[in-house]
Amino acid sequence: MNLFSDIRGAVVQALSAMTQDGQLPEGLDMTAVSVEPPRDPAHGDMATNAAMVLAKPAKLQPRAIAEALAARLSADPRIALAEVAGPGFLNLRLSPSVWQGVIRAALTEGADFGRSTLGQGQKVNVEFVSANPTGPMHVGHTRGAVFGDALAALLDFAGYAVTREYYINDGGAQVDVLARSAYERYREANGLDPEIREGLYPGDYLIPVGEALKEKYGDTLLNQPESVWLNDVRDFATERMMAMIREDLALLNVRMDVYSSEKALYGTGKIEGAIETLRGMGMIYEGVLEPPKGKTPEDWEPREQTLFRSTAHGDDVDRPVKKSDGSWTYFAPDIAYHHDKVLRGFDMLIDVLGADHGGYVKRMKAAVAALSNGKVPLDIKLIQLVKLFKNGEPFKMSKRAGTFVTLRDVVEQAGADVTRFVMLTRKNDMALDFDFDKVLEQSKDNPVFYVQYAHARVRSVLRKAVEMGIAVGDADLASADLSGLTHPAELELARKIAEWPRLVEIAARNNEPHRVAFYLYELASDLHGLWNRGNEDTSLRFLQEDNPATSQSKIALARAAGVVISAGLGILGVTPAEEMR
RNA sequence: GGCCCCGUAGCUCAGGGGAUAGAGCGACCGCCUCCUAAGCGGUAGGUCGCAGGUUCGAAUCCUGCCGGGGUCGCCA
Repeated sequence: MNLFSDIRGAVVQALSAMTQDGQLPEGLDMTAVSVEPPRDPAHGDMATNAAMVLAKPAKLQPRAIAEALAARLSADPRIALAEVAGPGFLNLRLSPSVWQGVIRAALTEGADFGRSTLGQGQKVNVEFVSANPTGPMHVGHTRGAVFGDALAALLDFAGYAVTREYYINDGGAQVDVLARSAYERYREANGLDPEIREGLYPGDYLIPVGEALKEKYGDTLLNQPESVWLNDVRDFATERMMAMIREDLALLNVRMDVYSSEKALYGTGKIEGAIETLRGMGMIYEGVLEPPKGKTPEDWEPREQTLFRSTAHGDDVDRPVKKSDGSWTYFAPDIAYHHDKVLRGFDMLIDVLGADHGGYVKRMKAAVAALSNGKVPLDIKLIQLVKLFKNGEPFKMSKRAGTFVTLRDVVEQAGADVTRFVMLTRKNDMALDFDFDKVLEQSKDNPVFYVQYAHARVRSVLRKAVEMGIAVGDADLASADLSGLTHPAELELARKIAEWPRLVEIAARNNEPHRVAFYLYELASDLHGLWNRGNEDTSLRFLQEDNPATSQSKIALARAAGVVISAGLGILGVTPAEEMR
């Protein structure tokens, strides 16, 4: 149930009726007609801009349309009052039974309240994390992992068929570096001094890989040329790195549906196929690039190379797909990979990347536009940095010795729930400050705690109600008499609950899971506010001594809020707390 | 220099065509003999970076500047 789309439906229907009666001209475009919560609650429960939007095409005064619309809508039993205001807004006051209906819907639909059909079952692929398999995941990856996972859950809730996917960059030069680094650790495991030369990965995490290599190969790889061991060691090490990454993701409760390998694209002809497909469209050619505008690199020299005509789809320059030694650039297999995603039938693609990959956006969009004939949209979400703090002081990581703050460090200190929530309380393209002390603070100043506490309070009310012998099953509450819920503070909470389905659709349309976090904070705030009103005015307490019927209606309201908090936290991947300890 | 992102209250940030621009923190003023204080109620605080433009209406869309960050052929 989505109250806003219901009322919008009533508005559009009334407008259609006005058209039939000749009050409005035929063929008006209604898409711009919106029904929204007004900024100022004094303006009513909902407001529509219909009269202002239609005034010009209908060649009528906005207020005249609004008056006529108001007259029609007043006949709707759900609408208690419709009044024209300002430049032509139509403010609607809904009857109390509407809010009672919302509470019943939340209790009846439970975890599915707010679920939308917006996506209409379209297949969406969300590619995220995609960290190189050369070491443990660090803080930056953590934010991308949390964002991608929550976005996927949000889109699922909004009616899309979502696939969570990880692209393993196991085909480039960096995994050779990994292999050489692991080989040195293998030598170390055999009692030799490792030579961790400049450019190799120095981290301790490769020591167990070296030992495992010794276990598998004994000393047979010692004193052998690289050509003998490189492939085996590379495969072995990347497999170990991926196992480690999967464990890291599991710590954050992130689960992928599909792992795709870059390396697996080689030798299948998929890269050649994708490139030839583009060549057939005239999108691939041999040519010489202009030097970058402005500052020309020192070592720049004109060179003929194989180029992708990304400028045809809005990029600034065409992009090379082959290196000078004839091998593919990173871009080529990535084109093939995205081609593969298109061929697998996805209606929409989303890539979640670090902000340092911003320069990559236009060419990848160009490639997908070309390969799908413009039919499959690709949205690329860039994730900004996470700056770590401890007690207000920047948290320094020592780059020396290859140690950096890992995902595991963060989760072990802050916990998965806190890490996830905090990382989702900022828009993806804003830098995020993460203070280890502040995020663990148990006070209302900490949004994580604040929302968790709201849910715990609802659970607490339910537990106490049971002790009082009140039936508090969702079915019991849904069938309770809710007509006593008329106090402004109670209606405000109901109003906020009614906004949930609308919020889900807005967040999903924009691929912005942070909106869920902010909404939950507001909902928690309304619940806490109502709770606190009980200090002054005992008639507002959820539990009323010696009045089970009234208690039941108030508990229904609290429980409805709890249902939404639980569902929202579910999308964010955060466990709703039963109690605070 | 080209491209991308950011610039909103003292601070951290929401809002991304609608009405008088919001929240939290901080500041200031009140409030626990008691029934829900890991607190609560209230007040002050803004040229939405600047300047043009589009629109009935711009913090929001467009253009140009200013400031901060990222990125810039054979790394991924």
